[in-house]
Amino acid sequence: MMVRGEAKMDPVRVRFAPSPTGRLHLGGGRTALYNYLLAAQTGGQFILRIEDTDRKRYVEGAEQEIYDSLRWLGLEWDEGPDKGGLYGPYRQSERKAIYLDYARKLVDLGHAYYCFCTPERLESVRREQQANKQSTRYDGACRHIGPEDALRRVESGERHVIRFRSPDEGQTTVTDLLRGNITVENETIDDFILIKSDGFALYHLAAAVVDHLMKITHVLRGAEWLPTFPLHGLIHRAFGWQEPVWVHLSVFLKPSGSGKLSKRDAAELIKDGHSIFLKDFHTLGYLPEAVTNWIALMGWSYDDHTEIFSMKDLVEKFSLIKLNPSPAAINFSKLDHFNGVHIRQLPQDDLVSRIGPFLTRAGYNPDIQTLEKVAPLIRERMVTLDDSVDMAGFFFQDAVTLEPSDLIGKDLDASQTAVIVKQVHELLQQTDDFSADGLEQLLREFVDQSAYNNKQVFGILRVAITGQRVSPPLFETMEIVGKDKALVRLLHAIALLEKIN
RNA sequence: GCCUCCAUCGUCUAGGGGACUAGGACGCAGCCCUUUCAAGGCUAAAACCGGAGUUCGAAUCUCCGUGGAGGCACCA
Repeated sequence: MMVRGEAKMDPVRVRFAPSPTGRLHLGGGRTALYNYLLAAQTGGQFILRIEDTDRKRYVEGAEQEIYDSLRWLGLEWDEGPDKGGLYGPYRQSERKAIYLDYARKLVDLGHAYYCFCTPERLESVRREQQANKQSTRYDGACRHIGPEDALRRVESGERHVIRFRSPDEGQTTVTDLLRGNITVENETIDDFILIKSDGFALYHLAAAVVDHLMKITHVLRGAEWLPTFPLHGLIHRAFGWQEPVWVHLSVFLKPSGSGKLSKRDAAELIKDGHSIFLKDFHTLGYLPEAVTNWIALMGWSYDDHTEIFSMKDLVEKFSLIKLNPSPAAINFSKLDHFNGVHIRQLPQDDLVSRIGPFLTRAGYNPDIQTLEKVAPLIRERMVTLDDSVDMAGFFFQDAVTLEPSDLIGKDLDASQTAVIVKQVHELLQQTDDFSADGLEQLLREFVDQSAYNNKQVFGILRVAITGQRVSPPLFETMEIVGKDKALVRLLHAIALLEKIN
């Protein structure tokens, strides 16, 4: 089925190009996801490129975290640094040498020039502009140095950079798929540095050149690139290259809706069991299915009611035309909701295998047989996989530790409660049927002919058996705990109650 | 300060000039179910930023305000 306005697309070549300068976060994850979806949907290629031209900001381990995060989300790439491809290398630093040639070509074409200004001079120019409340930009001091003159200084070894020569007058119009034409006055486009004095290219040049060489057809990237978008269009045009289709994705705002997420916000979030870093979601007990579903819907929608999407659904239904250009505030309670839904949709054995590690990490020794029986009891109660620890940990303990005061039934005292537990203990000791149904019948009968009600009796038993006031359904729980353990726990409860007296 | 983008319930959003009494979801509140907690079901409250214009008709198109966001590096 095809959504209105959607045309069948030719296979795309798209790329996700993070820089290894920090941890991969939600916004990056969504950009990667949309790129992946477009490639998968059209039968094209999804390329991972590491944008590591800034060696000073390189963070050890960041590249690995990018791989891990993307793979956890299920976004496998077709070409990348670790798997190669026809258009490598896929690490920008490894293609350093080619950019200087391209920059020189731009110089020859008159679209770029050598600049010999020192960082100190630039800094003072900037300060002066700020003081005069002017916009800060390069003042063009080296623009008019003659080509021969410049070349001579370069060859003599004078420290220099190569700058883009943005047009002196007129306007530049670039086209974003979601926003239409964006027109800016050329005088507002700075003469950006293309090649640093160390010979390395800066992003603007490197990305344009490599996107062209890699035959990228669609660039889906964050909206923070919008301000330099006209420059990028200009660079492509200066080389005479065809531009890719440009799509700028809205930014993610902090949950309050004001401002984008900062390091400090990230630290606050982790206290509530949330994070903006992709890799944390796994540890926090979120399903990649849920995270994917959640971020997919921040900035994209399918129709007016469908909310739950598998990766397969997304691949099938994603469409650029339904992308939303406005910024979106992150909403963690919605993620919780999606996580619950996806947990409930998980096949039994899948759920079991995902819960296991969480219990193990918490210090339990979950055996698979018990886990298989426990899973159906807790699946519709869990928000995160980590919840399984609090909900089901008692299944994997020999004895439960409990607060004696929790044991006492509603409107009852300790001795009345003890009497009830003793009677139940006796009753259970005599029965051979420890199935949930059998227990339910037996215990309901007990309550009926006693002076107490369900709430009181079952409440007491719940605490005695599980050690908690809140637990999975009582009879099923008792069946799994088993007769031996259950009786021991009742005895233990009786002992505690008698101590209170 | 300069440049750019954005604007529907608290939040994510549907909406492509008449189908709008503005739909869905999360969250919130109430009710039902119920041995606890969930899940599930039902119900409620909740929005077109403002002003002009175009039009028979504007949430939808245009302009101006206002608000929010992003950017202004020999970072990406």
